[in-house]
Formats: sequence, structure tokens, C-alpha cells
Amino acid sequence: MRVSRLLLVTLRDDPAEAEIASHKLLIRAGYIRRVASGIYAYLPLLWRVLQKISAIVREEMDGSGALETLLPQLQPAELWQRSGRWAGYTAGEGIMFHLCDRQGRELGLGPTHEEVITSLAADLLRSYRQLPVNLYQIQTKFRDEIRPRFGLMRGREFIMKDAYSFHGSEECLRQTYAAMDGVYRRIFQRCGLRVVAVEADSGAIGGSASQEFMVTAEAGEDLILTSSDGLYAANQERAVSLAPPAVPLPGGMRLSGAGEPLATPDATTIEQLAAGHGFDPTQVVKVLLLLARFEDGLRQAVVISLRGDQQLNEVKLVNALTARLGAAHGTLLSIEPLSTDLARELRQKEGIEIDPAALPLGYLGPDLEEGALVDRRGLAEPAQGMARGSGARLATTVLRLTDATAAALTAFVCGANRPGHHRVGVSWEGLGLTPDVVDLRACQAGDRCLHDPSQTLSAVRGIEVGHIFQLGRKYAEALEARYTSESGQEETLWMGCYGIGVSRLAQAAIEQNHDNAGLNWPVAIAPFEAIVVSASAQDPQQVSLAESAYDRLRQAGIDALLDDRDERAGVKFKDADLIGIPWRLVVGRGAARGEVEVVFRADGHRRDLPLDQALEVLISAITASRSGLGDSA
RNA sequence: CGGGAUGUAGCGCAGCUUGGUAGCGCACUUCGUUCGGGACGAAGGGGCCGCAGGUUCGAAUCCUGUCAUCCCGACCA
Repeated sequence: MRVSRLLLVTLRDDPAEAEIASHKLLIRAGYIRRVASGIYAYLPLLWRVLQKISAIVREEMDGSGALETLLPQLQPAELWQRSGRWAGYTAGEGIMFHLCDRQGRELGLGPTHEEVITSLAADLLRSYRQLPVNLYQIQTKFRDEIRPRFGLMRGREFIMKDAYSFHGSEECLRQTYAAMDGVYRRIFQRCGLRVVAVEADSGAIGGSASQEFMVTAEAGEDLILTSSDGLYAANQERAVSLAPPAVPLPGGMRLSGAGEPLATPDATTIEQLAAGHGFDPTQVVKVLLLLARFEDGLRQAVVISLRGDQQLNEVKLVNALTARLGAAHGTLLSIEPLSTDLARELRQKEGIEIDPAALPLGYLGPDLEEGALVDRRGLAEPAQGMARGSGARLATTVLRLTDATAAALTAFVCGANRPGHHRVGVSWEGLGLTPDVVDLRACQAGDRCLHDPSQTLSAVRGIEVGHIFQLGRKYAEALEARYTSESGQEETLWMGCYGIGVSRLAQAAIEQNHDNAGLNWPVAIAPFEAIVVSASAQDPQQVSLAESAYDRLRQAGIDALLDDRDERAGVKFKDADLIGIPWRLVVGRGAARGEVEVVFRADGHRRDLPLDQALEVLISAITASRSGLGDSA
């Protein structure tokens, strides 16, 4: 390809819309253009990169025995209603674009394809003899992200490789899951990425085991915690660890664990309480009052007890609530602090009366009375003027969950459930409570590891480029995907699913491979492997030598670009660096002697060589590094 | 959705406080000189000043509304 024909439009200034390096460079170097928020045109250069990544993904997936397919993006609501995900994905903060066709039928634009593939599996898979199968596709996905960000990093339309495997047993699923783990590591290695595999939360997709593949980069949206011995790595959402030991409360229990009252005006936070009254935060039980909203209208007050120095991990909380109430009440739509504002909103929009004045916010204790937080009237009567038919109703009991760090305290300080007062020397028995213990704390860098308390966790930021799940039978059950086993029994299929964000991966590669001059693609996914630049477009000798170098590179099967523009050498060099072509062959002053210069973009290393030798060097270096495997230059 | 910011030529920005009919750099076109790290000179082209309404003799500028984009939080490949 000739640069003059490439529609190469590069910019000198950083675009105002971009924040992180990779996003700025994608725009500046002419790889993408924004069409709307979170929606981008992939320009010819980027499309070549995406094709190369896709080719690697295909080779590795095909090599593992997976079958490529292409599934519809337009999906009937009915399919999603059967899996129980329609409401969660469309209502409220749902991320599925959905629409009605001319007959008034509801359709969704696929954010993922579990439903479609599972219903197909139910159709096609009948016998254990057909198992296992692994189907994948590389396709555009649509997600109405709450906040699209950072260019291709979090787009509303993006390219994803998703694979779904079906099995006759959990054991077989585990084998494929393990195989995909290996396939993924190879794919990322071939793409030239430094990736960490971490234990992950399975989120809205569901299922049991799941692992994310994180490109380590400062711009990453996730926090990864890893042990120094390399044996443990997890997403913070999921991570487990040992909290620092608590400082024992002097004097222990008081008044048989009922606690001694302490006047604490203006001490509504742990910091104020600790600073004002000489307590260590680990001696305090912090109580959070939250309200969970479920799909069926249930509004559940939740009282969380945490040790004062600990932070709530919301993902763990959502999982705990879903595990306890999801089956009976549907998707958990939201969980938020029960503030005065929320109480007002509840009264106005849902006809639910919670008197904020009755809530001693800032002075809550784990034994907070249910009083105002539950529905004591039986079925709630809709108040006049509120949203009709919302069906919102308050639960009849309060759910109390206690993190293990708080449950382990034998004598602690906590709020007295009346403004301006705490209690000192409280015990769980003294409160008449048996803690319902759940792991709810957010792990931090510096925490000790569970597998070896002498190891500590450290934190790195990461960009999630892949995620593999053992889904189990959740979707197969919902969509009645069964097969006949060897013994003639009808059995539900076991499922796994495996995703790679292809377009995100391209940008993550830039985040890891760039410098002040521009991009610096790994050879395996570079849009072109080499660029031939003649220093002067006026010098016929240089031009013809450049042409012949370009032809010979192409004949040798190299993806070569020829900068044939009548620009000054500096402009062409700057552009070559900016768009990040790994190898540059400069035809300049030495042209008269048949000499050219070979430049390696990554380290700027250059050498003058006769053309024949230069081509040889280039061709062997490129063919050696093309696979992305091994220790190429 | 809540909090913050910004919309002026393809890109980056000034002008707005104090209303008087739009400017700078880059990019683009033509000519000349230059030619190994984003050249120089000359001459050009390009703007419903996000949109709608209002105030005013007069609005990029003041007021109201609205839309869009970006950043911080909840979502995820």
C-alpha cells in the first residue's frame, strides 16, 4: 500500500476529547474517528490491526477445536425473558439497547449471546455423542454503557470474540475451561501483550468459576491484587485476604456486653470517633444502612456491619443479596445508602414511607430497630398520586449482614441508635444478635494473603481484555437445553463461555506500547510490518530504489507500506513513528551507493546496509517475530 | 442518574467580564524558494459562533430553555 492512497490523516495536536495516551494516539495517528459517544469508525489502519488480531484469535480457537459461527445481533425479547435477564438488562440501569419492530414485538441488540446460543444448542444438541462443542464468533456487540469512556476501551459498540462451550458433565466443562485458559494465554502472548490472569467475579453473566485476563496498564479501570510470590492474583471485586489484626478494646465487655453509653456529639464518622475519643478504628463496628430494590418491587432494608477500618465491597454485597433473595424476587436492580434524600424519593415515587427522622444516621448500631424500616401493614396501599402499579413494597423484615472482621470482635464500640451517642464494650451476645457472617470487605494492597500470611498483596491497575467463565447449567436450565446421555437419560447441558474484547485489545496494546513519538505496534498485530521511506521524493534514484525495495518486500510476503508522498523527510519520519510501523527502511543519501538504512521503531536502533542485505535483515527479523511467540527482537 | 467542565473553520484554541457583525496556530489550495526529523515567503478558500427562544437599534458576548461532548461515581470485553 502507498501512503498517498491510504487516506492517512494525522493530527499534530492532541484531540480535546481524549484523555489517555492510547485514545489520543488512535485519533492523532488516523486509526479511529468518533461518530457518537462510545461509537467509533474504524479507519483502514485500525481495521488492518483488528483483522490481524482476529486472525490470531481464529487460528488459536480453531486450533483448540472450536467452531466459528455468526449469530444474530437482533434478538427477540422472549429469549431473554426465558433466561430471566430481560428486565435486568433493559430496565433501569440496564445496558441492552432494545426496540420494537413494526408489529410491536420487542427486540434487543445483542450485548452478549448466551440466550441465542443456548436456544440453538437446545435445538441442535441431542446426544452425548455430539459433545463437547465449542462455538465462537467475532462480532460487533452493543451495550448501552452507563458511561462510555476512553475511546475503544469502553464503547457502546465494540468488537468481541465470544465462545460458548457445551458439555455433558462438569468435569468436561472444567477441561475445556482449562484448555481455553491456555488458548487465551497464547493469544495474548502472540498479540504482544503483558497479561495477568486473575480470579474474577462473574457479574451479570453468572456462573461459578471465572477468570479475567488483564493487560497491566496505569489507565486500566480495574484494580488487581497480586501476592508477591505470584501464587494469588484477583480482581479487587473478588479478592480475599486477611485484614490487619484488631487492637483489643481496653476493658473488654462492659455491662455484660450491652455496652456503656458514651456521649459523642459531632462524631458521625469513624475518623471523628477515633480521633475524638481515642479509639482505634479496628475497635469500632461501623454500620451501613442500605436499601436494595428488586425486580418484583421488593424494597429491602439492609443493615451491614463492618469493622471500622474496613471498606464495603459492593460486588460482594450484591452477590450475597442475589444469593439470598434473587430466586424469590428477581434481579437486584439497585442498592444504595438509605439517606434522607432516598427516603424522600421513595415516598414520592414509590409510596413507601420511611421516616428519615427516625433513623439515627451516623449513630447506627448493628441492633438498629426494624421499626420504620419494615412494612408492618401487610400489603402496602399505594398512596395517592404516586407511580401507579409500580408494585413497590417494603420487606417485612430487615436483613442484617455482618462481615467476618466485625463478627470476630469480642468487645467493640458501636453507635447507640440515638443521635450523639455511642456504646463502648459491646458484644454480639450483649446485643442479642447472632451475626449472619458474610465476606463483605474490600481487600487492600498491603493485606496479608490467605494462602500464606507472610505474603502481602500489592495492587496494579489492569485493562480487562478477556474473561472466561464456567457458567454451569444456569442458562441451559432456563432455556431447556438438554441432551440424551450415554445411559439414555435426559440431562441438562453444562456450559462455559469465553470472551475477548478484540477492539479493546487493540487499544490496550497501544497503552502498553507507545512513546512520545507515537505508537509502537508489536509486529504480530501492526497494520503494516515495514514502511519504506525515500528521504527525497525529488531524487529519481532514491525513488526508484525505494520502489524496488517496496516490491521486493511485498514479494517476500511482508506487509509493506511505501511512503511515496512528496513531503519533506521529517514529515514522513514523524508520521511513520506516529502510526507505529515496527520497521522502517529509509532510502536516502546512500542511494547512489545502493545503500539504505534499516530502523527498528521500538528502540530506534539503525544501521546502514546495502539494499540486498537490508532486505535480508528485515525479512528475517519480521518473519521471526510475526508469530508473536519466542524471543524476537 | 448525581457532581464538575466545555461547545467559535477539518484539528487545537483566543474573543464573552465591559454587546457594535469573528480572529490566531495547524491542516487545505496556488506560486516560488527549500529538501534526512512536523521548512520559509506570498496569495487564497473555508465559520447557521451547538440549537431554540428572549432582552436590545444591534447578541459569539446578556437571560431562559434545550441538545451534544468530556471528566469523577454505579456497568463491563
